[in-house]
Amino acid sequence: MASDEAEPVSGSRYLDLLKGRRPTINDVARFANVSKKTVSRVINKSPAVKEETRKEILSIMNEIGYAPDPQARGLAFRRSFLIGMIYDNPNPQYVVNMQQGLLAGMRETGFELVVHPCDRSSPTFLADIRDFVERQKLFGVVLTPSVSEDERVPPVLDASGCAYIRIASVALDLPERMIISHDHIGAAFAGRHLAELGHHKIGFIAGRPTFRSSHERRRGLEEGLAEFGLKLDEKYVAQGAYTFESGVECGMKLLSAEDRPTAIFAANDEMATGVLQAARMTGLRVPDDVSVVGFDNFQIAERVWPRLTTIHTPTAEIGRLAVTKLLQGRAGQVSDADVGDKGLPSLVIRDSATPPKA
Amino acid sequence: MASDEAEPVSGSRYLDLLKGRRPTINDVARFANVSKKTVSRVINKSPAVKEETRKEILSIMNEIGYAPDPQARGLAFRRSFLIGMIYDNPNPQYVVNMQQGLLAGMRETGFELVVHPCDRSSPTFLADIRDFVERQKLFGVVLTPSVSEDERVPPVLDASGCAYIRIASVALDLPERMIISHDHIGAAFAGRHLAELGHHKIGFIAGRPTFRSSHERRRGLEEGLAEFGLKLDEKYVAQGAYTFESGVECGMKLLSAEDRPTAIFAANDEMATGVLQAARMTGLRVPDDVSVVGFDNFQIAERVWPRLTTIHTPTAEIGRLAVTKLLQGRAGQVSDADVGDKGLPSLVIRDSATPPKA
DNA sequence: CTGAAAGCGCTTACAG
DNA sequence: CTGAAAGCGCTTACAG
Repeated sequence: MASDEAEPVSGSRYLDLLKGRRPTINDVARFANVSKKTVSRVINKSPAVKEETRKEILSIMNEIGYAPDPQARGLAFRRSFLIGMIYDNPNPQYVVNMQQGLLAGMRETGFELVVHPCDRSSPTFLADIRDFVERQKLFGVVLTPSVSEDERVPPVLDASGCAYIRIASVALDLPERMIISHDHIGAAFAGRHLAELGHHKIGFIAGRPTFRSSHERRRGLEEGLAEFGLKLDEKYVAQGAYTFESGVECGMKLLSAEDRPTAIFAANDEMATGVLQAARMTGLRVPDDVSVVGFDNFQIAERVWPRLTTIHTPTAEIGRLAVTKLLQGRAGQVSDADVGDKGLPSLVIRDSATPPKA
Repeated sequence: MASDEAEPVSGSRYLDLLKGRRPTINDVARFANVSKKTVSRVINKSPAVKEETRKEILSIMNEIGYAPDPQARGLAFRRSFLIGMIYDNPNPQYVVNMQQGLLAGMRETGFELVVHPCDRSSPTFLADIRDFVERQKLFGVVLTPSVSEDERVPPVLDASGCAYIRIASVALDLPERMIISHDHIGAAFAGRHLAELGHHKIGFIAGRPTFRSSHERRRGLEEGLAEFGLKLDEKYVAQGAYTFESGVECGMKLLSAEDRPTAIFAANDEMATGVLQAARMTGLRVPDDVSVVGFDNFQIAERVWPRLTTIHTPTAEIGRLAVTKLLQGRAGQVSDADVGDKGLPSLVIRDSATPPKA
């Protein structure tokens, strides 16, 4: 697709023939002395065009600043050049990072990003998605957690002929339809780090149980601890909901118990921030009295005091990979997108976790 | 526009004639025994249709679940049903709140939101915008600060026949092309509040000077103080850049000076959070030794310690008004959108500002 | 390797 | 108040 449309060359021999109109495929065909079907072949990178003809047409397109009309193309193709992002994650930082990654992945492709927040608990949830993708004849959608984990969604998309990629912490679908964020690998870093610092009494605050990531992060923590012969004790586990408020609440519960943990791994930064708050309310100092580790490495982790040690997840990179995979197989697209090293979580050490004081 | 497309009625006499295809305008015309032009008139809410005919057509549309194809309509109209959000504001919370407001404003309108972050300092900034709106034949765009303040942008949009609304803290354009957030009104609350608490030595940390809001917020502060016979002293003013880091830096500068202010109004929450940090670094307690007031009332204001007293700006509501105004005059749209009470800033009192200790 | 015809699902003149 | 024709800017069969 000719998405790198240049400025029309001023003083072009063709430009005045256009009289200020945007050039169409007909103009290109006329100037190149070919049929518009041949121009169409060049647009769609068909190999069945003589190299010489192709170059001539490309040169004219460039000279007059031609770019195919996505609406007309979409109408003929019965599919638009729009990609939807369907999400229900309430964290602004996640949403923005993801959007940024998706946009990075579709740069120079001629596709545009249409955002579609939704509410999984709404009675019209599925109908809304169907209407959205069918009405716009979306080329494809990217699903982020927790919509991505809803098994009712893929059949609806398939029925509408809409391609999709699911972003999730664990494999839920065919490899070509998944980008896996491998949260357990990140959480294992947290477990190892706390064990290495010398903690034995380690608490965990889970996220909303309807999010797979919550379970993956717990699993990762347990894996990390196991490497040091440690086990997660159920009495140090609290059920949160990924919100700041739930972090405060669970933090209060764990920290005001008779036998309290010397370190807490919260399943995200929001809840870890809540633990910081709970520590203040119970008169405990972080990290001196209790260490805290979060997950996400969103901006808040650097804004709070003490700054949070946390697990970085490359949200934008994962988004970029998702779009790349979605567009895979289309002309000009690289064909093998998967989470390489850049797509994996990593440990970010700041000030909220230190060895336990005696 | 029939955007409230219902489920097709199962068991409809027409549904099997469709054989699973999505219904088109031709199907509706055939079933209603009228020309497709008449159906088109109903879609476009033309008054020149006999009421009886109109009802019959509407009923059939509803029965078979017809919704006009925006791509086909767009091709014929030479304009899409897409609305762009063009922004360069790096704050995720602002971006997400704004998107949410825009989406709220376009619900049930059949329009979709296409997001387009950009970089004002890029050499291709204007060309990118032109390509974006022309290629997609956008119906219109909403510009947020600071893109909205760039006078080079509107001519480009006008030349492309793309409607626009500029969101800014002050009038920069015709009323029908502006939504004003009235930041100075909010900042005046901050000034009054600090004066009422008894502060005399009040500091101000400005935002990036290329943002009008920074000047408006200063102006508002000065207005508020003036009501109490107070003047902003230049030695208590620091030039920030709306970032956390600049807040730390300016906070350090103001707080470590010989004669330091007893209260600081930072032009946004990010910088106010930085001041909290600076206070810790200089061994001062907030609010006991220094009061801090922010601006925005983003989530961070409730996450930090002490929780920030700040100015709430109804970003989503402003976005909703912007879209409403953009769509104004189109069939079925309310015709008078402007910032009413709900669109104005307000003071949110939390824990970071108290009377000065002797 | 290239093209003429028909069609995607709508709307705009133009008639009546 | 209603309709037949042409067109929006592309692509899909089908030929050659």
